[in-house]
Amino acid sequence: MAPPAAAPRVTIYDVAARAGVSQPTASLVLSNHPRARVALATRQRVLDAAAAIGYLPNVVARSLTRRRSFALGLIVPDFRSPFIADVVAGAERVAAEAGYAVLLCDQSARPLASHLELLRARQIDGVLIDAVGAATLPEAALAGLRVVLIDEPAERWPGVASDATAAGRLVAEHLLALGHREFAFIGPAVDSHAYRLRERGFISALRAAGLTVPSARWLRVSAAAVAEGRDAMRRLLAAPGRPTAVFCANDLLAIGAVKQALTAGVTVPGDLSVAGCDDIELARYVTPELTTVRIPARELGARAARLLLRQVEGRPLRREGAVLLPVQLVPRGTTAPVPPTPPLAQVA
Amino acid sequence: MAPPAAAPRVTIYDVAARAGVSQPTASLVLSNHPRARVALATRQRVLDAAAAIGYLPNVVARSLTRRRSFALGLIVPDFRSPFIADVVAGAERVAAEAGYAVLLCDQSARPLASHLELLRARQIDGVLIDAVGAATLPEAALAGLRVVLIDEPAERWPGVASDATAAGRLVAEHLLALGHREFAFIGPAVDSHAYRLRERGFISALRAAGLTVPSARWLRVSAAAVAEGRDAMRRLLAAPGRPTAVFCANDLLAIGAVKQALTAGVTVPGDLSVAGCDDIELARYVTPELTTVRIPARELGARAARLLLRQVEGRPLRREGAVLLPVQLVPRGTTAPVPPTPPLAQVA
DNA sequence: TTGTAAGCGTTATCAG
DNA sequence: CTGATAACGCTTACAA
Repeated sequence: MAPPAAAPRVTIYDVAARAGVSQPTASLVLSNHPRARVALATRQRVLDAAAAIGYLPNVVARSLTRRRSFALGLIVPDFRSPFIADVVAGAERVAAEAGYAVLLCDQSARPLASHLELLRARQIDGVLIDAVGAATLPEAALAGLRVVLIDEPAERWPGVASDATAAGRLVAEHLLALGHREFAFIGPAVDSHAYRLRERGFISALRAAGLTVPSARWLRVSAAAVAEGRDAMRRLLAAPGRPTAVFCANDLLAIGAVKQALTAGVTVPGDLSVAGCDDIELARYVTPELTTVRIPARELGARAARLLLRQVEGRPLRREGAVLLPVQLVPRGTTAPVPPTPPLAQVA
Repeated sequence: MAPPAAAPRVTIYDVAARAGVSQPTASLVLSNHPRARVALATRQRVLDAAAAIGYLPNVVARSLTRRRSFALGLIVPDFRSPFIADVVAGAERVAAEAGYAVLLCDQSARPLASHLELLRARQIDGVLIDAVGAATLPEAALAGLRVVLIDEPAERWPGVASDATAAGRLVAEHLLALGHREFAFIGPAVDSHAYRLRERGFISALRAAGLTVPSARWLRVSAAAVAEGRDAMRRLLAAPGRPTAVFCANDLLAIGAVKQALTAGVTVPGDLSVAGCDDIELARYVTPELTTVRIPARELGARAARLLLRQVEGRPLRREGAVLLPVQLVPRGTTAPVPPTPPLAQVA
C-alpha cells in the first residue's frame, strides 16, 4: 500500500520564492530572530507568503542547526499513578507553552539507563527526573545533561520537591490530637526520597510525643499501589494486638488498606483510623472519604519544568538549589477520635 | 550560569576517523543498512571504534536525511483517566520496542488542531487518535498524515476499537437476567463513538426485551469522570420514582454514582444495582466492588500502534479496515437481583 | 568493498 | 537591510 499521497512538503524555499526574497531572509523573519533587521515591507511579504502556502517550520531541520531539539525528557516511575499523572500534566503544560515537546519515559516499562540513552540520541535539551533514584545512578549516565529533579535529594542538580517531612508530621499531629497512641505505618520499600521523608516526618513527630511504632507495625510493601495496601492491612490485622491508627505513605496504599479493613469487618474510622498522602482526586470519592495530605502535584511538575527551561534557555536560576513546596492536611472521613475503650483483641 | 560543560558531541566522523574509514562507510555499518556490503573486518573496526568512544547516533540528523522522525503522535482526550493511561501504556511499549518515540498530546490541555500543527512541525511519522472526534475534523487537518484511530468510526482511516456495542449489551443482559426492569443510564455528552455505541448496545438489548428507558432517566453529563457521576446520581435520586438498575458509560461515572447513592442512604446493590464499563484497576477496590465490562485498554493501544507502524514502515496492512477487540462482563458487587418489592418511593 | 559528492531544511556568518 | 555561502550530522547514490 503506497503512502497516502506523500505530502509535498512546503519548505522555506517555497516561502522565499513566493515572497521574492532569498531563502535566508525568509528564515530571518520566520524564525523571528531577535536582532534581525528586516524591512517591514519585506517581513510582511514573507509572512503573507508563508501563510498563503501554509508553511510550517521543520523542527527537525531547525534542531540540527540550532543544536537544540526543543524537547525535554520526563522520567517517572509510573505515569499510570494518578499522582504522577498530575505531575506530568503540570510539566507538559509549561513545556508546551514554551514550544517544547515532552518525551515521557515510564520506568515501569523500561530501565532508567535505557531511557536516558534514547533521550540522548534524540538530543533532548534537558531532562526532568521524578523520584526514580537518579541519585543512585552512575555519574556518567547523566553527564552533560541538564537535569532537574522532582522529589529527590537535590545535591548535584537543582530540584523541586514537596515538603514530605511536613506531610508525615502533619498526619502524626492530626492523629495524636485525636487521641491515638497505637500506630502503624505502611509504605513502599522503594528507594524514593519523598517516601522516606514522609516516613521520617511521621516517626519523628511521634517520637517528639514520646511514642514509637513497634517494628511489627512498620510494614514495607513492594509498590505504592492499592493491591499492596490491601495486603499490608491483611497482615496487620492478622498480627496480635491492633493499632488504632495507620499512616499509609500514599493514597493508593490507603485506599487498599481501608478496603481490606472494611472487608475484614473492622470499621473505619470507628475501630481504626487511616490516613493517606497525596490527595489524589479519588481520595474524595472512596467511602469513607480519605483523610490525607495535599501535595501540589501539578505545581511540582510545572515548577520543575520552568526550572529546567530556565537553564536550557540560559536564563539564570533565581534561587540556588531546591524549591520546597508546602503541603496541607486534609482531614476527611477515615480518621476519628480514638475509640474510648481499646479495640477488642482479635480472636482466632 | 554557563551550560554544564557543553558535552563535546561525538559524531560519526569521530568514529570513522578512529576506525580509519570514510564517514559514509561508518554510516553504512552503524545504521546497519540492509543491503550494505562492508568487509567483516571493517565493520568490526567501526563497531569497536563506536563503542570505544561511546558513539550515539544523532536521531535529529538521521531524521533530516531519512525524512522520518521515528516519532509518533498520540492524541488522547485526557491521559489522566486510568483507562486512557492504559491505552497510552500499550502504545508506548510497542512504539518504544520499534525505536519510535511517542509525543503524547492531551486534548484536555490544548485543542486538537493545535496539537496536530505541533506534530506536523515535528515531522511525526504518523499519529494515533483516541476517541477525540477525529471524524469531525476538517479534512485538511489530517491531510497527508498517516492516521490510525482508536475507538472511533474508521471510515477514512484504519482503526482499532473495542466492541462497545457488546459492552452495552452485556450489561443489559446481565441486569435483565437479575430481574431488573426499571433502568437508568448515565453517560457523557461528548462526541465519542465508543460511548455512543455503549449506549446503543444497552438500549437495543433492552428494546429487544420489550423495555425502554424513559428520557428522564437518561442522563447526559459533561465529562466521564467521578464528580459527574455523583452529580448525575443526585439528580436521578431527586426525580420521582426510582430505577432499580443504572448503567454508567464508564467506571469513573459508576464510582461517582455509587458513592452518591450510598451517601444518600440508598444501598448498593440492595436498593439499586450499578454497572460501569472499562474495568479500570480501581473497580476492584471500591466498596462494593464494581460490576463492569472489561475493555482491553493496553491491547487497544498496542494494536493501534502496531497498525500505524506497519503503515509507516511500508509493510502491508493484513486486514483492511477496523479491528474489533472483544469485551467481557465482570460481575462483581454492585449488581444484584432486583429487590422483591419495588423500592419505596422517595419522600421529600 | 570503499570513498566521493550531494543533499535533507534550517540557521548563522558574513560580505555587499 | 539583504543575499551568498557554509555549516549542522547523517544517509544515499554513484564512482573508483
